[in-house]
Amino acid sequence: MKRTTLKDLAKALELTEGTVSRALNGYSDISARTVERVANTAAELGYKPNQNARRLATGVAEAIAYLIPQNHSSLAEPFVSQLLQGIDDSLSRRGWDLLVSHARSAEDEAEKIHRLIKSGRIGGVLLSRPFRNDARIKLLQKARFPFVVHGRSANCSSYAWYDIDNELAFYTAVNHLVDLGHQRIGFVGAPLYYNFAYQRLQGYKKALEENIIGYDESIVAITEMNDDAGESAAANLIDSDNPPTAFVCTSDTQAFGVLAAIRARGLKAGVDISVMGYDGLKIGRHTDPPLTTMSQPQAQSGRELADMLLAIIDGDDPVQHQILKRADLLLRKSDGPVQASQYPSH
Amino acid sequence: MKRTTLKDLAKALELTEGTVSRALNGYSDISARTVERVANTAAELGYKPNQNARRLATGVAEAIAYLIPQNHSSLAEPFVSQLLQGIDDSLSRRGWDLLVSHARSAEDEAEKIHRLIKSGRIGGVLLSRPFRNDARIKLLQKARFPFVVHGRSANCSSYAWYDIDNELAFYTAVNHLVDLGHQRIGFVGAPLYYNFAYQRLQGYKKALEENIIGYDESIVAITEMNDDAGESAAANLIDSDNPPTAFVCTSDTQAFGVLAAIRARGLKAGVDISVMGYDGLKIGRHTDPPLTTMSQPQAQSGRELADMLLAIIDGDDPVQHQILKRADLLLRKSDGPVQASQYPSH
DNA sequence: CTTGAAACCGAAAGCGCTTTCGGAATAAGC
DNA sequence: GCTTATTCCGAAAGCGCTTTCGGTTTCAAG
Repeated sequence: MKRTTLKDLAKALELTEGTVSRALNGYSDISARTVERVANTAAELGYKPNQNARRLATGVAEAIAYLIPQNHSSLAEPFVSQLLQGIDDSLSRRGWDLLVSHARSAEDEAEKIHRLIKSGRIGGVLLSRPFRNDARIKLLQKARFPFVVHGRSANCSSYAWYDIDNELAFYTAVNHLVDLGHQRIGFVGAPLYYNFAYQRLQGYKKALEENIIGYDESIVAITEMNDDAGESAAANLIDSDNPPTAFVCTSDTQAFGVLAAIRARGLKAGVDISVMGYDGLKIGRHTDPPLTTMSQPQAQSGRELADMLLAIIDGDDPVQHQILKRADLLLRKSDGPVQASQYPSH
Repeated sequence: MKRTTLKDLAKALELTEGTVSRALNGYSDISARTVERVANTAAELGYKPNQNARRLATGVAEAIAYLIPQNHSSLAEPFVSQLLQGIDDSLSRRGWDLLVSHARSAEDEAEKIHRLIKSGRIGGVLLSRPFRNDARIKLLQKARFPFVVHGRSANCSSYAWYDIDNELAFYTAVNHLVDLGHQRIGFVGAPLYYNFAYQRLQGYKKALEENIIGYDESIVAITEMNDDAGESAAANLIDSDNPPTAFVCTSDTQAFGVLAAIRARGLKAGVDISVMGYDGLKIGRHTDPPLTTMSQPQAQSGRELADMLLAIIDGDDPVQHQILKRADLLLRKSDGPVQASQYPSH
């Protein structure tokens, strides 16, 4: 049951370990015949190089880490699985490993990142859900360690990231509602230390401004990113004196909660109150009513993220790798024209 | 920017590398004073052991791999993220790494597993979604490599697994529907090479039998595990001459499709036709109507899986580690009593 | 004061692989 | 036939850590 080592291979071939190694790794100073012989008996003996030894010798980790976002959301992360598959696709093409890790607290996280990058296990890091002001990013930059961020922080000029144009997305969403006649649009947002939440709020404000609608803080609610939080936030607003006629939400899961609040009051989303989510979760097709939302291009992102990171590890300038995608309006049934009775009476 | 190595530490302390290493690793032949000195300057210099070197020297991988299930489902895997966090929790307590990997095809998968276990990178494997007859399990058993399965195959007596009692769950679900008066219950199931799908069908059959209801193959549909497949399967059955008055589905995502099919026909799930899902996805609270389902205890499973695997790597007999949990009936709104008009007329 | 056992640490080999360097063998050039 | 290039491979050092084996010291016991 002992695994076959390079020494075994060398002995079987009556060559020296160094030669076999070079043959296996495509050095040019080995004759074609020898290369083939080596390859054959390697396959025969089922030789697989010991990665720990190889990594120690070469000094390259051949692995990267993905830091799982904290799950604030009780509705798990619906696309982590797909993202990981995409990442792994790109990595395994080069024989690299994908490590995943998560932290329970901020301090824990710093410590984890330190260990990760100092221990030689990985050659780069994939970060997600960055804060506006993200200590992890600073840490990584200071250590001059290769990384790319899925999303971006407020000051994002000097590192690699892959993001959706959140501001544009919300600008689009709000304009869509305005086109439907809405003038009083509530905002159900994630905490603003998340940069994507901040950006989306900016897009919201910008659209209001351009449409000459005053910004009313009393109808913007900042909540956790889950359905329950969305529900109670919406409930409060709906029950207020001057309720919004529409809601934009920074996540589909929050929007699901908003829909629930509307249903609970015997109202109909898409008729009495419009609701727009964000994420484009496919599951939104099945809610009551189906959720209109902004869908982001998720499919490729894992692969692209990994490719970016790989390129940076290979020496590319991170700043060259900044990709901004745009979200698309995905119309379903939770949006609709404002009701006549809802027009401001003055 | 060079990382501090054991040699640096030794030099700074005027000790030899071996001594420092032993001090760090809690050997008893080092004086308490020395241990403390070492610990202090190690912290000072920010020393983190190079894992590749350590793993090479000790021969223990300090890492395990989780094989991501193929995503047949277009609705991603909603709980992979949480599962991974649970696994990582247990692993990181011991400083182990979590590697994730996935395969595109069956052959690819065998190859990947081979490389994984031969390359010394990992000490164990976590498998999920086993088939009734699963080549991966055989491969792992033959290689005498530590592993535990999330789920189990048909012949599961000789390895470690963690599963839900699928048969019982479906037995329970069907009995619930029978209690509501249903006699014609359709089955929307995943392909039967998945053992969980097979087991659930068994539970379905068993309940029918005990209630003296004939098994009618024409109302059992085997489909992919996604909403579209569930929808078209249900559509066919509903449009048939003798449609079921209720459906049990092997997954919530399929059930979402079934709900859609019902809505599309102007019928009301929970009134005209009952639907039961399986998984207990929280999102099911927001469908139209909210989905009655069987909820499995997901929270702890990642941690438990990892702990089992760790124990086995440490030498435990795998057969001692077989855990069977039970699913709970989660009543929401998609089930209801059979309609009078639906009673068989004969 | 000697002796034996503890307590503590240094020396050195080894984990399995990579890579540089130099040397032998072969081929080419005059 | 001798020199200069090429081609091909062996030798050996090294990656950073662990661990066994002895060898000093120290200290209590005789």
